[in-house]
Amino acid sequence: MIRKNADLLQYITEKLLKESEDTIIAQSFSSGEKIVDQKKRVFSVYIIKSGITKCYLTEDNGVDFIQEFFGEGEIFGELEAINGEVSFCCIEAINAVEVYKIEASYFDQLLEKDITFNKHILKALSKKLTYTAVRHAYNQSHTLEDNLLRLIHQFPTLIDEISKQDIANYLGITPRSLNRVLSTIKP
Amino acid sequence: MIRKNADLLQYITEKLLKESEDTIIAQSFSSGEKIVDQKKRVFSVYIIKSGITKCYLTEDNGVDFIQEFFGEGEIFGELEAINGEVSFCCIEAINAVEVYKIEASYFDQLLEKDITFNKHILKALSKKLTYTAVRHAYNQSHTLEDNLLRLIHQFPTLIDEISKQDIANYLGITPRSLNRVLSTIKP
DNA sequence: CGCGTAATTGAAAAGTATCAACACTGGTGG
DNA sequence: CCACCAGTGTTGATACTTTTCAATTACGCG
Repeated sequence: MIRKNADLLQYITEKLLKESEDTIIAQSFSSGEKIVDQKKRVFSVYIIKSGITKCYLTEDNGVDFIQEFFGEGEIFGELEAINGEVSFCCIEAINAVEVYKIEASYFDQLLEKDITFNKHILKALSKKLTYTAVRHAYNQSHTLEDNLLRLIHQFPTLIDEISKQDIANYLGITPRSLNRVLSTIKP
Repeated sequence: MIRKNADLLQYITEKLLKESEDTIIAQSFSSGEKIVDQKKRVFSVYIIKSGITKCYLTEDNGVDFIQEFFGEGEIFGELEAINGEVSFCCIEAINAVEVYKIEASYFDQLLEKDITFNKHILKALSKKLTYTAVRHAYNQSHTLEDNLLRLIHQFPTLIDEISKQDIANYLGITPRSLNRVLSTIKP
């Protein structure tokens, strides 16, 4: 499912209007570009203005696993800014993507001085955590068919927007299995 | 794996000494008791002083899936306090458990007024999220044998402390499969 | 048209669940 | 002291699900 965070996007947009400094800058990426790379240091926090990215890990055995698809208002790089570790996942643009980029040091300042911003981040983190936990519990406890039906129900147009390979990587299965199950539930 | 958070426990312990009010109170639970129930409102935030709890979801098909085992210093109930939703999981004592209990309203106050506490929570959330994401990516991308070896490597005494059924629920498999794989890697 | 990428499919192999039967353990009461 | 019981763990046989792998088709674009 493609995650969104309208509240955060609105807050950042308004914030940008008030502070005309260059602490928050816009940046563009085209399809296939990596915005954040795995196991590298991250110096900025990003909030998506438009477009879709995938957040995925490449495992030691070469398998890609997609954590989430990020849409408008979703934030990334914040985990690395908060705990100072290298990124554990890779963020890649799926189509044309525009982001707001915040320097990590300024992000820290905002967390300390702007209570509303702080609350937005706390909420964003807790929503991400809830979503991740619930999704994985469902994934592990249900059949492939249930998982696919749930995905289609939550986001009917996903199959048109995202490649089969990516959907398979999101569900943690092979494209072959995806096709087999799709053919059993479609007709 | 059993998660811990020494920093947070230390901070709360010190905080408790300074403020001798009844805003943070100690509470005990015995093995099998539910501390937080699924899909219920939560009015407090808990930090584990001693003992082990399991954090699990019961799915609509009756399957239990264990998210994490919580040890000393781990916090729960904070997600519900932050976003105001009902609990999505159940917290149950595995052995004798002592916790510090913080009223949700006081927790909110602390977040606003105590910057250090706020940072502790931000770090706790981001660590939980990183851990959850990495674990599930690994789980979905590797064989059962790899998952089990990883678990044993991370926490060698787990099998002695926790029931087979719980370990199976943690890995998202049946006890039968757990036994089969155990017998292939042990001798 | 021809090329590269993505999508599709079949058949065999590997992995996992299901289910029922059996073993082990500690506690209880006759 | 033994029989019984409940909970937990173990195991084998079978059915089902998913992966693997290779071959084939479909599609977009210079």
